[in-house]
Amino acid sequence: MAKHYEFEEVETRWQQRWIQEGTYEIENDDVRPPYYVLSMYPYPSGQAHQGHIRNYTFGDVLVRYRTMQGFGVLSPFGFDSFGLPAENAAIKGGAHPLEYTEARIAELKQSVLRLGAVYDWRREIRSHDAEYIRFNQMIFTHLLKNDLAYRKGGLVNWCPGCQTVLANEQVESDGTCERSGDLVEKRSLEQWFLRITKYSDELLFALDDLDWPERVKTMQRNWIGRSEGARIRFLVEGLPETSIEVYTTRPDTGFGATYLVLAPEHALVDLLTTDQQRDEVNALKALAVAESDIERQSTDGELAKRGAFTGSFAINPYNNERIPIYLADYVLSSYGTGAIMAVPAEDQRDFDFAQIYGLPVVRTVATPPDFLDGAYSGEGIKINSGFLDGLDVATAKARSIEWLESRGFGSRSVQYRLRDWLISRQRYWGCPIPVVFCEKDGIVAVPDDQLPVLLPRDVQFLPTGESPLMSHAGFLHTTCPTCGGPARRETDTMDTFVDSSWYFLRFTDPFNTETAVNFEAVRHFMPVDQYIGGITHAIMHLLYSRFFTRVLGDVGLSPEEIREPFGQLFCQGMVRLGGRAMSKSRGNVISPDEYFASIGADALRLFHLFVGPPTDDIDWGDQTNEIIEGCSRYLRRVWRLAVDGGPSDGAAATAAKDLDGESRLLVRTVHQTIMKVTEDFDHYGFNTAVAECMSLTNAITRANRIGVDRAIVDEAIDILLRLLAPMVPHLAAEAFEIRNNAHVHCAPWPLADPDLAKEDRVTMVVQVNGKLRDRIEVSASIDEQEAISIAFGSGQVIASLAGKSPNRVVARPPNLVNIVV
RNA sequence: GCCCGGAUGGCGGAAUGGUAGACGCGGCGGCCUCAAAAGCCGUUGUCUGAAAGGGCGUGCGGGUUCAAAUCCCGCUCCGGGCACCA
Repeated sequence: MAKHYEFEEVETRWQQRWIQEGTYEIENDDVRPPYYVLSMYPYPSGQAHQGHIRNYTFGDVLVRYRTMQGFGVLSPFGFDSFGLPAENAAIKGGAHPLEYTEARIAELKQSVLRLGAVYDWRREIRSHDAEYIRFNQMIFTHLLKNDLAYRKGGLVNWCPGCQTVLANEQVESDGTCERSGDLVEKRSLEQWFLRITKYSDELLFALDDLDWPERVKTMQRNWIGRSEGARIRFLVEGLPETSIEVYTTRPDTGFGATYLVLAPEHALVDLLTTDQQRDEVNALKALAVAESDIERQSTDGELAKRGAFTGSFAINPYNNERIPIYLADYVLSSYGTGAIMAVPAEDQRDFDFAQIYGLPVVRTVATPPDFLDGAYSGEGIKINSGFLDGLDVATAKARSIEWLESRGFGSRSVQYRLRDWLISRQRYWGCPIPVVFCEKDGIVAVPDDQLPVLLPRDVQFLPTGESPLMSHAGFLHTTCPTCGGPARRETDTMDTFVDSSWYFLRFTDPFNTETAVNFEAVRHFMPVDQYIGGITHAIMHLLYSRFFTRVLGDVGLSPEEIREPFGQLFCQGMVRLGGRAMSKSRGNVISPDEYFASIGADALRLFHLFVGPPTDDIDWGDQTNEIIEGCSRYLRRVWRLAVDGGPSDGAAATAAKDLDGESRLLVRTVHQTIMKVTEDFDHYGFNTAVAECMSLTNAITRANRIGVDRAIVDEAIDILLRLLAPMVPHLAAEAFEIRNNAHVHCAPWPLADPDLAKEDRVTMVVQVNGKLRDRIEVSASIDEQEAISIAFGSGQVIASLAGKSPNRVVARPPNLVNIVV
């Protein structure tokens, strides 16, 4: 009997060895075909929880699997180390964000190392490092020069909890902050934006060719929100110089436009409002300002109080009818032109409004016979529409646009929901925006040779809601790089999503001190072959990264031909406890440490791989510890099987032998398992890969017991260890080394021999009227006639037929015969 | 409201038109042991039966097919995303 498996000693020893031997370090001139596996770099929140473990286990399996397959795998790791929690901790009287963050990084890194996940640690990136800040800022100033970054005033989202403005993407649909949950307010501020909308179409259309989960692509499509329609100009009665432009996706319904509606913030409101209507209009404007976004977008509010007549009239260009101009809070100034033509017959919201205000309804599409009442937005034949009558909706849309364009009343127009990305944050712990404000020269970018602009250490963290940089004289007051005169430094820092929008490019050559991105290295490794992370990043991080990859190419900072950063995206499920996602901020964390100590990293990894499909959420429940214990028990079995018999005698055993009986059976199982596990790894089928390995283990145990040739069994065990190596790397490495004096992670991935995997006898199912009546062992090579005659020879079948003659016989040799009577 | 998932034993799950429940957890029985732990062997959807066997069975109701967890139609429930976006 070999000694008990000392997982703690073995695991830590191999972890050191992989680092010392540089097993997973890769050079950029490596001759193997490149392969880039990346798990989203984490915000360092301290010790890992089970969500991290799950994530990094999946990534590590792929790194080790692809390495064994002969790829030169790039597997880097880093930390998204700027962010609010560190600063909030400082305000609450904790350590300086720098020390706080570096302590959390050390904790998380410790967990990841102890898990046995392998990375090229030479390439580690931390977004708060001076070198990363420098290139982040250089990217910003290049965007500024290319008019892709700009400063603009206007209403922005302000989170009172986070004490900073937010990007649209960071506001939930209920109007709350995605981080703090506070109700987001509107504030009028001048802020920095990145021109992501310039890429709307490219970001949208390129989704079609991406090998990403469909739901992520759908979410991005919805977020970009492209709609095609027309802008139409309505003349205003009595004001010959004035016209109102509306945007509509239904230019075919113009003959049914019986009134216009403007957003309360619309620039023409005051001009259009008659004295008689002024009080009513002002009341509505006041209401719209006071309302939160939730109230404003709610469908519950009483419509009667949410609209107001301006007293003015416009002329419908389709039919020259005089139609009233209203205001309503539900029309948004930020979308389209901030004004709509209302077609109550074909839009439910317009219909409801028309009912309240007694406005006419004119149908322009024939409704189906079973249609009752209300707005009808479906397909149909145009009616009451002059030159459009008799056309279908799609044709009428196109014809309307031609008609509008020929008369100068409008034109084709595409609208997007996507807004430019607001990146200013009024916080300390982020990358400073590298500009100064000079009275003489205005906004001046800090030149490349003066970067980085670093955060001063000696600031005061006070709960004032103002960035500590505002009150740091040494930081604030500077000189203008252009004229040398006095200037004020920008005190806003960048959204941390900027940091994470290009780190994957930097990983290809983080040693480069000349430029942010090394073109040659990017061309070698990009795009990321397998990107792994949570679905929570479906919009923000993944959209911004797609934008950055393009924009860096277009401003000459990265190869222009690399448009998409992530070839294949894999979104793992969440780990839940008590019905909620496990996370430190929610305080429902199960630490991996107790498992590292009690059963080891391999057993915990195996649990995460085995418990269910990796895309599914898992609930940490009552039975979880028993399942983990089962994984540990399985590994002890593998260990005994592998180590008890001494060194392996299995080299090329199958090649030298004529196989029959139980030996043949075992060899067949081995080769079938290789095929299935390989297939599973290629499609993230980790749970079934584990199950296949367990089945093979059972088969080897049985073969051992009944005395199958030692060399055959040894070969099977060695292949089992190679299949297990990506999943349980420590145990596989130790056992393989004891048996073969070789490093399993440097061994090639086993190849299946299809001939050896082939079944020669199979179980044929015989059904009568589709019901299972017998199972018969047959040769795999039987033909249809043989299958049928064997089926009719079955006693069970004869009894079931009870003398009746069959109507029809369906044979699928060698698996099935179905007799229909 | 719209869109996308999902529902299978006591539990996690497997099977994507051809043996439902692989693999594991839990349970039950046995071996080993003074005993326990560890380990090993067997068994385990459900009803019926002494057994052989038979009936039923993949959320519900229909349909297609020789054959449906799987495909189609109509529901129910659960999860997620989007939502006065004109």
